[in-house]
Amino acid sequence: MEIFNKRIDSIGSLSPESRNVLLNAWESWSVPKDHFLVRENAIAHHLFYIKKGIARIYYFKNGKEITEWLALDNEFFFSIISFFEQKPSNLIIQTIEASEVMGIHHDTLMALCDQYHDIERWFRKAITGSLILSQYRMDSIQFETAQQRYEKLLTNYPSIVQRVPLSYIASFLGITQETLSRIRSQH
Amino acid sequence: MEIFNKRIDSIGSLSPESRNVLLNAWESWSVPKDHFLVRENAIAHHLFYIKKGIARIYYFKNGKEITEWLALDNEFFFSIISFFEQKPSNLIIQTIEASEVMGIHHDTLMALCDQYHDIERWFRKAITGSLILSQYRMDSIQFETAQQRYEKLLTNYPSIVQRVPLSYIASFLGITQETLSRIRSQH
DNA sequence: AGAACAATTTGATTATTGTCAAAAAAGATC
DNA sequence: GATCTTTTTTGACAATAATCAAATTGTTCT
Repeated sequence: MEIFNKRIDSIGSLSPESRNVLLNAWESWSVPKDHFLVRENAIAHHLFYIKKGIARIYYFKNGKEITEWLALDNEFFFSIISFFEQKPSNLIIQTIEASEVMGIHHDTLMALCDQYHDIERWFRKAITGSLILSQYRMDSIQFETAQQRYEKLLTNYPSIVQRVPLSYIASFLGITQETLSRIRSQH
Repeated sequence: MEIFNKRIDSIGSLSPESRNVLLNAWESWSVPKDHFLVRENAIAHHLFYIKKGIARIYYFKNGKEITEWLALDNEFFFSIISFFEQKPSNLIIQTIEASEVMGIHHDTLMALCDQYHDIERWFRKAITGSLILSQYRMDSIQFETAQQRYEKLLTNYPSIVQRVPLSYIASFLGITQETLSRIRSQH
């Protein structure tokens, strides 16, 4: 619970009342491995935070699963387009380990944004953070080789290799699993 | 001016007062071709809107210019990381045609966000739009061939080919100019 | 128009990654 | 522990795009 509060605070400051209201708006779940947090063609009702475990965000393209994101411990994650536009999307979110997940409902968050100006600002800053991350990732995909991207991933998330199947990591990096296997075999 | 107001309104609704205040906070400039809107290692003070003309957002990587974005008529654009974090960045913004540009200063916008809750909400929605666009672009880069990306660009911005040098388009698409020239030669 | 410069195209070659197929290794089940 | 299943690795080959170099075309300026 401590780390979660710190993560919330690190995004932006809130008045004691707003902070309290926001913190209490989150639900908590303990879910098993392979549990669906968002199903295919469903509307994403929640913005999630993963306290412990791993969630995989993926979709099907030409019959193949494409992993778009892997959320490890203490990260926020959500199905961006479905959540904001409240329409069904082909993005699926599923745990790949038994996980402890927190979530805030879209309508709850929007109501809080309406009611408290500083929560609106906090959320604006949270989205800004996502946008910046998205920019960095785009540059990485466009201008780095598969090998460089893999090495960067190893540096940033050393535990990912032990915990996530190779095929998921490969499609997250935008390469085939054969290519990743070959990168890996040369140390 | 009409189109600009409509673009503002399309992002999110505002009270008459807030709308008025926001609209009046923008400055207008007529700038020649090759004019710098943000120089290298400078802080991006403005969020821009291009009324007429084209702006190119680019940076240097290993001595080569990489075009990250091309903003055509009636688009918002800015140096995301520098603007939000108010720190120098290697992103350069430069017009490539004589252009009419509008801009709002970071401090002005932040002050308005502080003062008016609905402007804060408007801005939150604007950023959300950027984030969604960024997601789409990432998928495009990761999972489409250079040819597909070029054809999509032609469909969405048919005038871009007449107005933007090939080398800029190529690096925007994440390919070399030779590759683009070859794609182009086969219709 | 002609010179000087910039932008684009073409050619030959190399590097990277994808595709398809099969083998090997690791994990799960009874 | 032997069998079945899934995951990962390896191999051969094809496709895509990058690199380097040169030729061609287009633009600008006097």
